Amino acid sequence: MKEMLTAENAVEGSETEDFGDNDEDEELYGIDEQDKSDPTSTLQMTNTLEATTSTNVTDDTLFKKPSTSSLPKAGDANFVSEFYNNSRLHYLSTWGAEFKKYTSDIIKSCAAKGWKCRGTGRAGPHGRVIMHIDMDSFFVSVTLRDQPHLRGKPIAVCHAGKNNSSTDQVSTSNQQTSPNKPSSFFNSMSEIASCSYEARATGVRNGMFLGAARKLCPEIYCVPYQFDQYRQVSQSLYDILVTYSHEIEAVSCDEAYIDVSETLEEGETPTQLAEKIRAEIKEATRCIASVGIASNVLLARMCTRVAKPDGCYYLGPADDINKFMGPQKVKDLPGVGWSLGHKLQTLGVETCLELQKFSSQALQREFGPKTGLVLYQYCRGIDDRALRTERERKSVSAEINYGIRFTKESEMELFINELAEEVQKRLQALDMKGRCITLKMKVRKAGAPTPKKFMGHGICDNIARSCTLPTVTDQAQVIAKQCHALLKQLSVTPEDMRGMGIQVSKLTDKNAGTSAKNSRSLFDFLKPQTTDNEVVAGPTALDREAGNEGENSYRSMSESPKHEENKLPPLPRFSPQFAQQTRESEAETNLGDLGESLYLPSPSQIDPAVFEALPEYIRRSIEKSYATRNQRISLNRTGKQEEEDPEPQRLPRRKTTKSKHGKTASKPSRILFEENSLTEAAACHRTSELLPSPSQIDPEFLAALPDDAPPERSTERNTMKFQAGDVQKKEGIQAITPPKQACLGEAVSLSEVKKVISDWTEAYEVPLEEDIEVFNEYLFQLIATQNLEQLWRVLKFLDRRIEGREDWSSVCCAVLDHIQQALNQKYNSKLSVNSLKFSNR
DNA sequence: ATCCTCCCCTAC
DNA sequence: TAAGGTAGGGGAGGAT
Ligand SMILES: Nc1ccn([C@H]2C[C@H](O)[C@@H](COP(=O)(O)OP(=O)(O)OP(=O)(O)O)O2)c(=O)n1
Ligand SMILES: [Mg+2]
Ligand SMILES: [Mg+2]
Repeated sequence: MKEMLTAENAVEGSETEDFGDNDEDEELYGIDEQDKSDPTSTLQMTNTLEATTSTNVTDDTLFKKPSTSSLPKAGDANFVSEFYNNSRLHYLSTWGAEFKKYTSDIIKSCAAKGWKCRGTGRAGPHGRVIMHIDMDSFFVSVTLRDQPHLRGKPIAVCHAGKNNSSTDQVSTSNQQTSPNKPSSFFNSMSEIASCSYEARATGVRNGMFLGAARKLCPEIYCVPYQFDQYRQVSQSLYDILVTYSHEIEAVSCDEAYIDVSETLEEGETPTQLAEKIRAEIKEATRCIASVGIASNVLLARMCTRVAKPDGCYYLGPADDINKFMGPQKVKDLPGVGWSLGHKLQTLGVETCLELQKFSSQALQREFGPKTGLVLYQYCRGIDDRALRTERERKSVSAEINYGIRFTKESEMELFINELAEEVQKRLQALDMKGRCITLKMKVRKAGAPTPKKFMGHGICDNIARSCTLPTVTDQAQVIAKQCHALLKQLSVTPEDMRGMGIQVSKLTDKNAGTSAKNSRSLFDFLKPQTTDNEVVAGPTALDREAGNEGENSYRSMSESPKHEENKLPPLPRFSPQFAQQTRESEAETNLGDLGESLYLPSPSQIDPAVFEALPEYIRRSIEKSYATRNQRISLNRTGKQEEEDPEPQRLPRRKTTKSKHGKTASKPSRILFEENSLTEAAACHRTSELLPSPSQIDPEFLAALPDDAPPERSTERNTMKFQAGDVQKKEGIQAITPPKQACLGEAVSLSEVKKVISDWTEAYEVPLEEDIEVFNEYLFQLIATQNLEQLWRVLKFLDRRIEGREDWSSVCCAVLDHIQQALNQKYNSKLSVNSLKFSNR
């Protein structure tokens, strides 16, 4: 299926030279030249354009500037928008994100209104029922709605091929077979976005180059893109799906999972429901969807393959999952693409049954803990993923790797400006800002020939470099400025530039402005619970309007692009019902936060030298004050960006990566075949696990102490060791003598405190003095309650949040000084703060 | 052990 | 000609 496409892409995208591709390149180029010399319309067009242009342009460098219909170079007037307007992949990404937001907003909206979004009740007699709905050859189907005469023929949607097909009045079959095809006919590098099932029967696949497809199917007929219509059909699709379940994961504009476990009515089978949905989609869109149904996401996905085209397939509880999965190709498993598939192939693994022969340990050893486990489970049809109904955005980017041909530095900079504008637009549309800026570029690989594809990027190295700003931003100017600096560091020959992109990450929470919220004080953040009145207040006001409440309130929350008449939530199959939505959302928020990651006990309550009992990495940071200072001077080099030249560091790493992915890595090690040899590693782990919890601490602790420790304390430390062990074993003791806890507002646990700090540092460009006092007080409480572990973690977290922010850093430095004094007084020692960036400015 | 950063990989 | 984007998962390897 898509493997071929993937493979081709991977080949060119990867850094490896190899494959006879280069030869092909040469050939293609020869051919292209011929084409140009051929007095066809193309050449004439070009000439005409140039002629027209040259009238008003005398400068030679501007000679090619005014390309109206062609799209070289970035400098051209509407290059970026022109490109995006014609980029299917851009639309695909954009729409995917839009529909994820659309479904997610509906869920929120309904929750706010007390609609039942997630059944409290049990699943029906069929257990968990997941449906995967996917439109059949989506782009093609949309076009075929109004071109019924093309049905049953091999059709492809792509940019090129108009000469051969659409322009012509000639029947489809004529042109292909005619021998006078220019050889460029089979060399078109235009990508097929979608092809009909008739075309697939010949081996053509989505993503293939048109030329390659024509070799398989010379009579393939090309139709142009109709982006507006795709978008409309997608909207209709989602409007329908949302009606059947609110437990919905949008995958792309033509594809989603829905959990219908509780949607099924009495006596209704999953297949019946699926057919009903299919019929409704067909009715509304005149396009066909296929549906896979099973008890988990993976199996539903696999079932869709069986179902297509124009069908549905249900793998029920009674069916034999092993029998179903066994014959499946591993490359058809989600997540197995060209790279993984190839590795597996060299292991002789082609089907899931063959993959099942490997132990989980072996697979994890070979592919990593996550990937290994997933492979182990997937090939058995096991998949415990929940539907991802909403997720937080982590980055926003814009990149263009097509049509990039520069000759001057300034052109690159101007293009960066354009990309930065694009990113600003996208950030602002999302109401987000970020502080990490990454410049990505594709650079012609040394020795790489001219790209096969017209204006394509060809064989490239991928280069990326990032920097972190003091404060978040969404400003194109700021972003561009940083990228200019990054670009300079990299010194790329303009002629070799083949693609550029800008990504912004470390995004702020949507609701946290920078300085806009100066009216809020830290004390507001100290009461996290109360802030959620938006959900209640907003709809309440709107709801007063009689029966329209649902629609109104929904619209107010949804930004989903134009769709006028959505008959929203009142799900035919769901009745309104009050739920403890507030609870749920809070719970989820907390979970999503960091709540789970604080497994740490608080070993802090022991008296004299508690901190000696802390884990090594913390204890190591506590040293005699003078010693600390000396060390700090010598180690002072924490600064990460400006001065140091990362190039030498990075190059070797890149090299290893290259060789690894290029060829060597595709050959897996033999480990996989040594099935039962996990004993050694496991034994190691067990040994350490047998020790009491602080096991990691002792050895290095003892070893390290004598060296830098002042004489008078060595005894004390030895004593401490025993106390430490003691403490760990008897946690109960701590509970018996509950000391007062330190708290920052209402925040007590580490995750709560982090949340407060996070909000606080986001909201203020410069901290308020009163807030600093509150915070300072909290830190002193931590010392008083001897919770030095928490103290350290809080400082580390704060450090990360204010990285690069001068105002914050200086203030925090002052706070830290106080803290150090207090510690010095109480423990006769200080924290080693070498790793705190704000203290090393 | 766990985190962070820099990538590669995957999917549509 | 041709429109090779984009976000997240996760592995590798260094820092803590
Ligand atoms: N390499 C690709 C893959 C897909 N698409 C676009 C065109 C497809 O129509 C749409 C949906 O992708 P699918 O994987 O669902 O493929 P189709 O819908 O075309 O076919 P089917 O789902 O029947 O296999 O995404 C694309 O532009 N380029
Ligand atoms: Mg599809
Ligand atoms: Mg799809």
